[in-house]
Amino acid sequence: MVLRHALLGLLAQRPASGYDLRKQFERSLSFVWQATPSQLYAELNGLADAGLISADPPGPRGRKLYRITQDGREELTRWLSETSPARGVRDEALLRVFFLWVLPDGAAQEYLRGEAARASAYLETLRELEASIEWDDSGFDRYGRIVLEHGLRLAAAHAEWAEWAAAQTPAEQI
Amino acid sequence: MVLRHALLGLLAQRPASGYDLRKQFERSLSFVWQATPSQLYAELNGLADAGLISADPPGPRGRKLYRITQDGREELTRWLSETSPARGVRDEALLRVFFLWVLPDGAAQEYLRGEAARASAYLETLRELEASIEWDDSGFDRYGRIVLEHGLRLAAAHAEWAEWAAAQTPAEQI
DNA sequence: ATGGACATGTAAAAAGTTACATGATTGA
DNA sequence: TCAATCATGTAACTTTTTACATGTCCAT
Repeated sequence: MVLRHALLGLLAQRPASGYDLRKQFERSLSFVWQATPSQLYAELNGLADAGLISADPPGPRGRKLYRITQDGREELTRWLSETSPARGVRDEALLRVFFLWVLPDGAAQEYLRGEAARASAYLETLRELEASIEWDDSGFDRYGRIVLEHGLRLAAAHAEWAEWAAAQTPAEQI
Repeated sequence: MVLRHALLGLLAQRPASGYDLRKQFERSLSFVWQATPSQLYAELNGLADAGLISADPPGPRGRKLYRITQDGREELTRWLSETSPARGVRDEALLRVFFLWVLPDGAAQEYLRGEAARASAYLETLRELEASIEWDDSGFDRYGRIVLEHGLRLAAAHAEWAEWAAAQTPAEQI
């Protein structure tokens, strides 16, 4: 039900086609929530069946413009204000750290340095993203910026942790 | 295939029953990877079928002690050294931030202050956990401590971000 | 005319969740 | 003796992933 409400949230700003939503998703929500195109199109049909969005008659290339309905807006608000977010963590990269002692000397350090490099590169990506967006004062942009700030802070903390962690591990024996 | 390798990693330390593994999981791995008991027991049977672990004949209360096999050790090492962790993010609490503009004044701030409080409480939980564990110099404990340090640093960063974010949002109109 | 972006899906398999089912042993 | 913990699962359902299928329109 999360993707469902995410799409509702995007459509609460303005009407859009599945394709539009897919692009918007990639540029924003996908940094905190992954979804595949097939999931997205399926969910749109589900949303329309439930009456939470309505579709204009198909235009060129079969494009369908979706609009949020009053029921949809109410459902979005209900979700935000009356339900709590699930808190399931699933971080495979971090899980692996528990098992790094299994590997020969040096490999753990290599893994952790790789994590640091990856986090630094991601941080750089986010900085470029921040600079490239023409932020406006819409609600979506104001809160999108807040989410981006989260990414910047957490990526920096993750990179620092990984450098620190690498320094705790044995170097390769020569 | 992640839970599979996680169980292999736990069994690489010492033999254990499904119940033992479940408890170990709760105390350590579950902070970065969730799994339900039914998943765990099913996976153990899969692992045994694949010859990666072997089960002793059932003891009292039907308890079965599992041991990692040579094939299992090789598979664990292969997984760690030859495959890359998946990087799919799914953070519902953060996703919701994108849509906070939908709510009336004050509600966004309330949500973000809740996030801050939750992160601080979690940080405290981790500190207590750190103090309560009798750390030894086993590989699992050495790297477990490194994972815990990640939790401490990231929870602190998350709490600080949430406080900052709350301060950016409009207060409730009276 | 044609390559790239536009545009929407289906089907099958894998993974994860939820609810339930069943019984044994131990310590107060 | 009886509550808590030990101990292992099954079944049904939902969600997610992966791979494929199909065709259109626009700019060069």
